[in-house]
Amino acid sequence: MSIVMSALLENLNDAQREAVLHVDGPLLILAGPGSGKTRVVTHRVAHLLEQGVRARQVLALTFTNKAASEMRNRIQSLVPGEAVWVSTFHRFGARILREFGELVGLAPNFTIYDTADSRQVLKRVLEAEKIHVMGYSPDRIAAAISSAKNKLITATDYQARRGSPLSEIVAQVYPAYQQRMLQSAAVDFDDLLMHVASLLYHNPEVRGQLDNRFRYVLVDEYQDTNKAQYVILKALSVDHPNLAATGDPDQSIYGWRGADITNILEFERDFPQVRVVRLEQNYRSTKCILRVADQLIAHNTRRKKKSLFTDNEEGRAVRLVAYGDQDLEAAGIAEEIHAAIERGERRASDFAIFYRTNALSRSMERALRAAGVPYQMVRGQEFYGRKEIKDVLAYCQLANNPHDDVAFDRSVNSPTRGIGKKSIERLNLHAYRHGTSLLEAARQSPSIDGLQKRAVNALTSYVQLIDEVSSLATDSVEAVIGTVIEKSGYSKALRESGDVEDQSRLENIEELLTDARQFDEQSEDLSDGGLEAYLERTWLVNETDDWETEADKVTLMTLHATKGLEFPVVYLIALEDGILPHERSRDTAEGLEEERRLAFVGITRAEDLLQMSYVRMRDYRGQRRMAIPSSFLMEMPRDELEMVDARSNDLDFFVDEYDAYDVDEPYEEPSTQIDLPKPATPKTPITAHLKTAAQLAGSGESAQRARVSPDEFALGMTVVHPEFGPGKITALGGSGSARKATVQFAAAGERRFVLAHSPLRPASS
DNA sequence: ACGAATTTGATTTTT
DNA sequence: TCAAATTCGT
Repeated sequence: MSIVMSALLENLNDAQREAVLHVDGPLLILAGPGSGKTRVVTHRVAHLLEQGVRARQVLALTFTNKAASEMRNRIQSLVPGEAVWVSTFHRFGARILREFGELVGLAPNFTIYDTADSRQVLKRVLEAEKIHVMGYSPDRIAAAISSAKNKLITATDYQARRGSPLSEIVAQVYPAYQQRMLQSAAVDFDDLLMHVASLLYHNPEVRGQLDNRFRYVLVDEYQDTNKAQYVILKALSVDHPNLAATGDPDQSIYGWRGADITNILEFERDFPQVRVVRLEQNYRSTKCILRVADQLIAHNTRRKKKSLFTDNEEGRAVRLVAYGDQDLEAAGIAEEIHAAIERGERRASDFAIFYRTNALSRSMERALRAAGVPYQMVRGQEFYGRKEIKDVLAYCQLANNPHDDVAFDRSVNSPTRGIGKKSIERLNLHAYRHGTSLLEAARQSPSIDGLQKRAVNALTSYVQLIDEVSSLATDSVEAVIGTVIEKSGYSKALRESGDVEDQSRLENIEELLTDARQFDEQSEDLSDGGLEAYLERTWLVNETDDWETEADKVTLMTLHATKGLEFPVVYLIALEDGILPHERSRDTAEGLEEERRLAFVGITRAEDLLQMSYVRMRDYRGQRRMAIPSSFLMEMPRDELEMVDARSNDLDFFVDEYDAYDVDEPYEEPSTQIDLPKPATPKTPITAHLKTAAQLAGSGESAQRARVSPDEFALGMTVVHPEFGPGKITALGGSGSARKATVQFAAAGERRFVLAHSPLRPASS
């Protein structure tokens, strides 16, 4: 055994070693959280190279850019100088389509539309085709198309299902949308996979060629693959079935994007000779944390049972804290972090705060800033998604792909140059009639009827600018963007604007220039630069890649972004019903299980300390409402949790609050709403003079109402509500703390209440 | 045609 | 709450 190889096998347990040493044939690595999966995969790659496999024959596919660069770096440090191709699925798709896209009718200079751009296309198609959307939002329709694409149902294959109005709309829109995309030489994110899958399916020789090129294919997070990705992987593993999939069904959290958990659950059926390796020893978390995670995930039915264990220490108990509201939650956590740093116990980078949705980060940010704790938020799409950046890039996009109508739309009149709605309408009509692109129509603008002279002039010089930019396309990207910024008048318009916002826009544009320069410098060595490559990066790479792992800052991120990461101390906030089992996911068994996995992923990121928290009152969309602790909390081992009520030290609160709520009942908004008066609006002037809940609390009235037992209410009884005034009970149900009433108010219409939590009182008392 | 002002309306997660 | 869409005034 060579020295290099024995070094590779050092400090590996038996299962890990088995996976690392596996060379030919399919391999499935079922890797629990913290089981050293990345280490195994990267070591296996090193081992393959050691066995004489050429670096070019190895393809490693990941889901996110973050994961790709992590793996690339770690392979790099194990076997310096070896150029293994590590890529996200989408980048891989783009690369294949640049090479073979013409086989599916796609020009090699195609544009990749982000969600906003493709939504724009969809809206235009809906308009142009005069399709009755019957109340379905473009988002909803887009989601349906996306889900079809993820299942590899093409526009021509799509069949409307009887009794589904949405599917009938999709049956009309999808083909038109797809045609429009192809006309614009554009693809959306889903196309990057679907086109490749269909390409491989319809072109056996290309499939064979690629299968041969990529002898050893590795997939990370296999549980998150959808049908399209699955087909791609299988197509690359026919003649050389050396597919190594790594994954964990318990960490499948992308079902909403078409991920099909059966891909991993049935891997063994798809590849009968597969070798299955289970990595069950956890090297990350304490025993306490692991037990909580394990018990929670045990409530899922669709999974492969794993027995997680660790030799790590017992550790401190997992904490569950109830805060009064989100600001108290945020301040409490911020102060705690601040104090720990002050005491010198921890560095800021030891801490991470996870939440379900991005919106939940606000109060947390505010509190951290107030406490003077440095933090960074990991959020996708920020930079390249900014309006000014997209505007500038649109010029480049159009120069690269003259058919790109979205880029034309975006850039033609920004900065404003006198081409208004009417002129655009004319252009659109002309383009539609002649079957040309908008840019082509603009070229012919002098001969288009009904265009104002001013508009024709503006269009002519605009077209000239685009042509000039095109001619620069072989120059450095910096030069191209510099030209756009100056000659389009974009920076001039911003400079001359008095708006402070525009000042920061200007700075962002300068940052873009810097970004382009860096790209030029980097690609000089790699020799795959150029405008198109730069644009592709802006489409497929988000800022998450630049997440400063080194910086000494607290990390804030959504649960979805946490996969593959670990932190000494983790705060999991807003564990509330409707937020962590998200209200849009909790109605189906699959949805609920996926939410549970999301919680599982979050919990298992923690090494030493884990604090979970929920609040009693949360401001949501401007409204303050009662929050109910997440049902997942009840599924965790009670005696493992150290429960803290941050406001009153009333440890029973959690139990009471939870038991009072009937989980099997559908969530009833009005019943749990605390009616804080809003400023008087014309609609409800009657509320204007009423007291706030806070005033009520202070005046002792609330104490009085608390004494009214739910059983004292009867059908037909007249009751009084502090905000809505008098009303009559029209329906009653349940008993004890689950007792609910429907009340018809004279002033506010019908409302429903959980009596134990409502401020209702019988009118007579 | 443009920008300001107002209204509305919609909200998960990401490539 | 906040951003997008629409209307309104210049």
